[in-house]
Amino acid sequence: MEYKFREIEKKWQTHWKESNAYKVSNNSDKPKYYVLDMFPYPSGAGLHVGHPLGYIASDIFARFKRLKGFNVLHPMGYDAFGLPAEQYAIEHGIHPAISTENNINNFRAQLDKIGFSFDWDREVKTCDPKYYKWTQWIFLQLFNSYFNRFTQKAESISQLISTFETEGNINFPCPGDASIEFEKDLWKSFTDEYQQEVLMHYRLAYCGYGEVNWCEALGTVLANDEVVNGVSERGGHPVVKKKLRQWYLRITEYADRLLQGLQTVDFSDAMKEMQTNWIGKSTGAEIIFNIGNRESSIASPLATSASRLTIYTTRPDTIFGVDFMVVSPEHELVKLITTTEQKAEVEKYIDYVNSRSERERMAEKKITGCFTGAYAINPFNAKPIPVWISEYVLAGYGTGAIMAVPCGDERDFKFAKHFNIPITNIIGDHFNGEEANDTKEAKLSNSDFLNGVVMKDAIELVVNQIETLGIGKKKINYRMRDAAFSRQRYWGEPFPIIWKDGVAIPIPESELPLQLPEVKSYSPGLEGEGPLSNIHDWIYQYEDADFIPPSGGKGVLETNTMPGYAGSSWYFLRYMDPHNAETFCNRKVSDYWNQVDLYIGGTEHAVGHLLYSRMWTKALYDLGFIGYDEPFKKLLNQGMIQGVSQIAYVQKIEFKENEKGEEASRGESNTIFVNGQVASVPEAKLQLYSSEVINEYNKDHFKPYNIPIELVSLNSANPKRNELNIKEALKKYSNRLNAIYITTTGFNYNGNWFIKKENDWVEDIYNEANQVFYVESEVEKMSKSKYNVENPDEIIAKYGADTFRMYEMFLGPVEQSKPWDTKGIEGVHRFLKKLWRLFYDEVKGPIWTESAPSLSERAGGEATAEELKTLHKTIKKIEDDTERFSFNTAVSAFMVCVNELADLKCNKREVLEPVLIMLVPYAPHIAEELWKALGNSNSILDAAFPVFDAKYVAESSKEYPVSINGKLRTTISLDINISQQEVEPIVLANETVQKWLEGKAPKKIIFVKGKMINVVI
RNA sequence: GCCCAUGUGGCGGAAUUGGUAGACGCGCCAGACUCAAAAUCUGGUAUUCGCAAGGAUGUGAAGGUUCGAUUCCUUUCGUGGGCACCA
Repeated sequence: MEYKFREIEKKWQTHWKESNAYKVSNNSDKPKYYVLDMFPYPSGAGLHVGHPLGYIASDIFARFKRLKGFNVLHPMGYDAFGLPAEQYAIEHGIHPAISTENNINNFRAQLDKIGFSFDWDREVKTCDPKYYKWTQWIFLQLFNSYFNRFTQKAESISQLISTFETEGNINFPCPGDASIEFEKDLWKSFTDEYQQEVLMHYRLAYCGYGEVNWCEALGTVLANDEVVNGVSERGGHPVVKKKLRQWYLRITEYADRLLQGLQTVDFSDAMKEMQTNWIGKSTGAEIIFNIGNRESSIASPLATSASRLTIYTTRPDTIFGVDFMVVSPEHELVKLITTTEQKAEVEKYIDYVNSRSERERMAEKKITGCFTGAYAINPFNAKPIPVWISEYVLAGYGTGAIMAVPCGDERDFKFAKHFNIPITNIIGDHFNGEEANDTKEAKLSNSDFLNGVVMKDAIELVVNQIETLGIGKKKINYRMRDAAFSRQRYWGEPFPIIWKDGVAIPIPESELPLQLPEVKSYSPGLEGEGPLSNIHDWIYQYEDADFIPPSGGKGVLETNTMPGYAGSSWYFLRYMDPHNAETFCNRKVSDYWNQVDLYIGGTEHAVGHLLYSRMWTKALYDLGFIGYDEPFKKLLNQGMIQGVSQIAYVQKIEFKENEKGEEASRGESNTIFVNGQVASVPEAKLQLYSSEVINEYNKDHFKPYNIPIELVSLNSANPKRNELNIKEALKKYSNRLNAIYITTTGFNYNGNWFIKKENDWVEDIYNEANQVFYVESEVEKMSKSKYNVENPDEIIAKYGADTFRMYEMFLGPVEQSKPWDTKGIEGVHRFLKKLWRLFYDEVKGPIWTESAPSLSERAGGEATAEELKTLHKTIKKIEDDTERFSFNTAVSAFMVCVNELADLKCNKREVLEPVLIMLVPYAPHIAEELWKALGNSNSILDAAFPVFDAKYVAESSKEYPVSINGKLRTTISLDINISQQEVEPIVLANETVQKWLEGKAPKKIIFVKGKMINVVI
């Protein structure tokens, strides 16, 4: 009888499905346990080997908890709205709902093959109207709430309105615009429209204006990762910033609670740190500087708010060390203060900055900036300070302006050096003139009334002085910004909002879900509006509804849709009560399941999804809909399984203006460079450079181009010299890879090689075999767009799901990222076959015996005590390793166990059966098969995890390592209970120790019981 | 640039709390079985000196703390992830 995994796995997968083995009840006497995987996005590429890593880990843990007697909720569903489906629709004319459904079916089929214990009755899909009805409903709750800073929680906006009617907003400063202040009478005098505008500044879900990446040529808004070097990734068209009306979530109001909540959850320190940094709470001061001019220390007589510059600093103590100011180039003051002489230069600089993404700006090493010609007046000593603009100051953070203190801040220091701005030293010896020193411990000098004060004490003095003088105030600042919550897209949740005369009117709950309309085209509307704006029947459908005031203009539906994270911010609640049509999740049910006990997913969600879902949970808690305000009790971050990409190069497209002011591009010319020489080629074709060529040029002019891995023969000795099969590329990927392939010696055009002969490029049919196009391997994220995806199906077909599951775990710690590699999968498969052979002999058939192992050496022989020792050692190890998510070492422990049992020729049912139970979480199919073969009638899924008994593993002696000065020299076998006093003479008598002592007495003998002995000479 | 993680044999990795570095698996070498192959089994396998016994070196690099450091500290280099519209 051999191990026929294909038959076995199919049999049990069918059986478990038919017997509803994974159905989970919301009523149980058992303790509950909730294991959740991060929502997958069902991409068209299907499941790759990276996805299941986390799912297998969570499945192992869920099954383990079930064996331990818990009622385990372990659901799966799909985060099904998203950009790729919409892009696919634009390109292929297939409705996103259809392609998404296909992708989901494909995902499901792949997941089913791996043997997961998901309760599929609880599947949720964010694009299902039955689901997004509740996403819209929660949005309305956020829309109808504000954050009460006294109670530190979300409360109803109607309460706020009554507060305004009785006391104005004196005690409730406006979070959206601090300048809005009114008393009750003034409030009552406001028009309805203005009252609504004011309320919008309070709502947790609100509408405002924000910048997007606008691509005129594509007529659409682009995601950050669709913009590369200031041009669109597709087509290479210019991209500019454009201000659009946008929805936001007022997550900043929750900043403090999001920080505090981190102390109550079991996330890794790294994760907590990332979230803390993202929130970026800092304490400092806002200081107002008047704009003056160089000669006069007196502010311009025309001083108005437009000639005052407010900066934010965390180091007000350095106020006398300010040598220049830096304002973000998009700051509204820039236009007003720039002098005529500097105007041209400033505008040129702003154009440069506009062409750059935020990330590029932050990552830029090169120091760039431009003087505005204006001076700010230091309010403490009336010193005029030059005002510069630079890309390193971002508009969205603080006030978008900083005071630069070169002696205390490295970036300011480099800026000052680069532009030859004189540096004032206020920290005496602590500043060496070579680099900035950000100490807070120095005594201040050159600092007027602060001279001699230690910096950290000066902070408070300055803040007090600023407040007394009325030129600023103490300010707590957050790096975190409100979350942009709208997308100019089709494939997302529509907002249940109608606009009429500039007022946002929520659609009544009874009208939900507000369904997406059918559309014929997914192209965007005018001026960056979403595709929905083209569907007139749809956007005007509520024009005459009775909840719309009859007078005024037309009521029109919001045409933006919600972003991907809307549906995933609360899905863990829907799994608990997925079919409820009355509410998003019954309160009794959410009280029963409570928090997610174990949440598994990648660190790439560290700040986005995890912060948003934490905020939604807090809001739902504040409003009384659920009973806890942190969604995830424990978070386990799975590493990424990376793909190995194959990289060729193309020239970067760089836009330059020619003399006529038109945009000209390089990188798509009709000349190519081969070995320092120029060849003429048709312009339209993609020009791919061999990786070998690139090493001879400046790499900055090229960017990587991913080649499908199946076209490449790998060179294991040198990963920079993998060979591309050009013929296959032209055949299989004719659209994408119909390119001119350029190597160091020639180029390939339409499948033919050309090399230089005499003075011309000639077709070379004789020398073809010598022409090789090299691509290099690079480890990066596995993704369809990088053509490096490895699919689990083939592996499962070859080795089976149990092998696949164990192999993915055996690769290494789940938290660690590693490139996918199938080396070693044979070993895991061999292990399962070896396990099988403890039960079945190929010729003899079943070989397990009913004879019981015994501790008594006389009766059963020594082997049986050994068998029990192996078993219980394994029980302890598997239990410990599984509890601490060390699945790779657990797999090793199974291997060790089976190796030992095979050596002992142990076929005893009493030993083997517990091993099978322990194996269920890891390899459920083979475990069930052998369990049933042993004659059990119930399913092994519901067996009880074996109980460890220390008496079977007790040792009477230990082989102690003996080190001399920390280096291992020998070992001595000693009684387990021996004391230091007893040890010393034995050690000193040891031959090896005597040899090293050379007759001298040791300085010290260190004895750590149960661990080691170290003799210090 | 900033934040986080990570670096150990030919390869994936182990060493859980500062205590025998390299468990387990792959690969490789040798052997058994076989007409042969597959499968399976046995032994070996960090580097280096040595016939051996036994030494020396060794956890990205350089320092430090310690009787003892892969583990703690400082500096530094490489790689991966995130940086707000991919999900």
